[in-house]
Amino acid sequence: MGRGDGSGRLVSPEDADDAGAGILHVDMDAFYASVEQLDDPSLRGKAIIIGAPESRSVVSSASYEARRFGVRSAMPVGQALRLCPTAIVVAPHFERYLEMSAQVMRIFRDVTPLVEPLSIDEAFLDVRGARRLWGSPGRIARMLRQRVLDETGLTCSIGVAATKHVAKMASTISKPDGLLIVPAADTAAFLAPRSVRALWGVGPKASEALESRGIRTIGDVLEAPREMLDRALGAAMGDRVWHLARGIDAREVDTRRVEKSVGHEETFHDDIADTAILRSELRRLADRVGSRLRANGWEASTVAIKVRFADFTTISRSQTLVESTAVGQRIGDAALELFASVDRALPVRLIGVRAEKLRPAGAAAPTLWDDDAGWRRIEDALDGAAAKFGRGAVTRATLLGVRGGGTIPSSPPAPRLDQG
DNA sequence: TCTGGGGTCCTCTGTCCC
DNA sequence: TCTGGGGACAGAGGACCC
Repeated sequence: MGRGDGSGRLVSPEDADDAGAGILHVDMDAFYASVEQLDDPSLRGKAIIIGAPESRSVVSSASYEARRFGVRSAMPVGQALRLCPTAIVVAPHFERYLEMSAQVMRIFRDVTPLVEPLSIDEAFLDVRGARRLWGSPGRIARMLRQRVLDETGLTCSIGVAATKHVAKMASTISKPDGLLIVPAADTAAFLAPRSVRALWGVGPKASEALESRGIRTIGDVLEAPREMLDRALGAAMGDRVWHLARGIDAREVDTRRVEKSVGHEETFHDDIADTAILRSELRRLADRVGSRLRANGWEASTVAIKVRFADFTTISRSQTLVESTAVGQRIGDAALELFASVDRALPVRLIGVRAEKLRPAGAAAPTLWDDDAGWRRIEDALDGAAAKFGRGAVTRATLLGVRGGGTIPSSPPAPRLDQG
């Protein structure tokens, strides 16, 4: 499978077996920091921290030179500088990162159309259909790493496995600048000794809930009764962990991911109690949300606000609009209305506006007939009426308020009236 | 030590309706 | 007319990810 270098990092030898492994997870190494070092040679080989210079900023990315001092993403910049006083703080250049990201994604799409970008610096690739053209998955991964380096000057790490989840774990373990292949037959052995924290979706809270029950490794999950997982994590999460621990992950590489919401939020330099200032901030954020919706050709039917107080307690309020919109003014109106309903005993640290339930602008609003929930409501109503009056007596037309029509179907109705 | 900003997904709760 | 169970749904909040 792989060999370590003593740091916990694991990489595969040249002749590694890749049988049954057709999913690649590619992750750029310290992406923002690497782009900055690429663009400014004076930063190369130095500890750098990407973060805004403001007092409340946190680390967005750190070079491996800084990570050696314990600097991590999401750590307050002040704390990072105490750990690594020589680190250089560099303000982020998101436009440039997006540009480099697009270049890298183009390389991936050269190899296979089955690319699922996961974030700005990582993607899943399904290369099962690319063997005849490019060779085995292991060979493709090596070629990709070389091409990314030659064409961008950046390094990446790649995990190769039979499923998305194991591929992602493998790329993490191979970092930085590594390649780790987990053949399908070795999946169980690969997973068993690792911490439950390595499972996708298991963060600090979930791992604490598991560890308090003596479940520390993925191997322990295999031994645990299913009900114990459900009790510790809830049914949905328990189910997911049970499957992932067994290497079962049916998710395909999905090239058609669509955004579900867009929003903006801002943490103030100093907490603000002044209502007029907060209202004008909400307006400004709402305008930014509206312009992003329009730029993407979307409308939203729900507006949500988020307010974080000085003591870090955070509340959210949301409202479904009568008519969906991409107009900043309307989003702002809804945001202000929601804000007026919030009890404020403390100054505000952060404020945010989000537009949810997106759909293409100008598309007809979904009707009762357009979604499964609508059909369920109709079926429920029909079932209720049939139970009361007898199945043959109630017609679909009665329910719709229209004369004529057929009888209640004995099986659920066709999923859509208007498809095809 | 003191916690960004952009998101997704899940759970819980209250309400409405049958 | 009242009551209770149950499903659907919206809203709130939290956990998690990068």
